[in-house]
Amino acid sequence: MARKLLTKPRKTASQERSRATVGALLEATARILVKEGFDKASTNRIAEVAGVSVGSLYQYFPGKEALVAAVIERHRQEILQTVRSELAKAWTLPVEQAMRKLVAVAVKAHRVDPRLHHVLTEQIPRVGRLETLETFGRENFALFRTYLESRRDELRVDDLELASFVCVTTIEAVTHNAVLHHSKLLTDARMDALVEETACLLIRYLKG
Amino acid sequence: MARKLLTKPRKTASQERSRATVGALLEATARILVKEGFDKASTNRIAEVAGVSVGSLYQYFPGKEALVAAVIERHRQEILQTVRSELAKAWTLPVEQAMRKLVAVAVKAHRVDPRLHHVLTEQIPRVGRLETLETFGRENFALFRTYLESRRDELRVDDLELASFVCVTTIEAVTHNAVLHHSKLLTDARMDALVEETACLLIRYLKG
DNA sequence: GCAGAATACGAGCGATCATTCGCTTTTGGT
DNA sequence: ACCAAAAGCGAATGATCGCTCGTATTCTGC
Repeated sequence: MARKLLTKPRKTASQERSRATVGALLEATARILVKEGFDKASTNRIAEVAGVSVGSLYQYFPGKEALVAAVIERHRQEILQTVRSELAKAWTLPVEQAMRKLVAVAVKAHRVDPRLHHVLTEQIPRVGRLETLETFGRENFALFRTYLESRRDELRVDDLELASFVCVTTIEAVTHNAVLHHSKLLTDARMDALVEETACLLIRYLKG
Repeated sequence: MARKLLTKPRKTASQERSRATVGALLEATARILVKEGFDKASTNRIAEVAGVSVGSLYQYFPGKEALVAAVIERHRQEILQTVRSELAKAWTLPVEQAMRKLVAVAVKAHRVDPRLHHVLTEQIPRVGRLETLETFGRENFALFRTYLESRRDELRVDDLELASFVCVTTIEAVTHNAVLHHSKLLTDARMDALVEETACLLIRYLKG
């Protein structure tokens, strides 16, 4: 019973050195995903790039999937951290400003390590624990809906469930596509135009 | 030189029997992709399900990737066939009607074998020849832009490149999400509401 | 009904990969 | 300085997979 925990702690890293190892592994995984793609990211290769042995890898991660999941979670946290405060601000803004803010924030979120985001969303098969990204979408949906309800009387639309679905999907898709597939066409100024245009789309839809 | 073609025709199926084999292989591949997922779709398993030997598989397909690519292409053609005529109609319609038509057609397209579409878009790593789906998007973009130009004087927007990008991305994302992730919430009547709502979003954006 | 072409077969090869385990090295407390 | 725990190591294992090739079966034209 307790044996399991003694022979296979599998994850707890108490000393400095081991925490560095875990960090190196995550770093190496992200690097390989970006520079060589998902299918080149074998556990042996990851360990090699991290300057660590395969055995050490399996001391802290129960398997390859968990390692990739950890990279995803780390990326998710980075996005949340750069975005949370700005999202809080938007909460009390009137619809026009809130939409601009929201789109701008979405762009910012996608610009946190875009190449990693690209691999994470388009190259990794979303199976098992690797579908964490969908949870992300749900959260956004719930938040957006709550905001719309708080501004119900300003709005033209009446089915807020439907409106939230349309809006959230649109924001995500436009920013995702813009940053990850058309980054060359959209540097700085162009990107501002895109934000304005998308916000305009949403505002005209939500308000009279 | 000609030897290559004699020893490894790799693809041309002249007799009835072989055409049936190719069909069975495509069918089996699609079935496995849907019911067991991409990573369970090994060449041996595909051949087994198709009731064919692995050797036969490699007589008509140079490799696993080509087989999957063929399934993708087949799916693409099915969509095109069920959609082409309706798209042609939309070409001459005024903006309001055209947008409704476009969204409705997009929904229809996504409803052609949704489960296969789901696997194709979300489970298959888009690398090598497997990124054919992006070409699809480009075509839609070009077509939509041309349409907007033909109606330029009716429109509120001036940067048609930008507007096309926003609109096409929105249509694709909303319909995709609706059909593939929320199919239970959106049966028939609900779906009609979604189409109307999305069309409304686009119309209000494009026109004053 | 026969010859040669087309088709089908499937055991097996080589490569890759995730994962294990017995062992060594390092660390921290005493 | 010493020892037990923690961390690290990497060759070896077993499983899977894509793919080949020599052989057997079926078809087609004559």
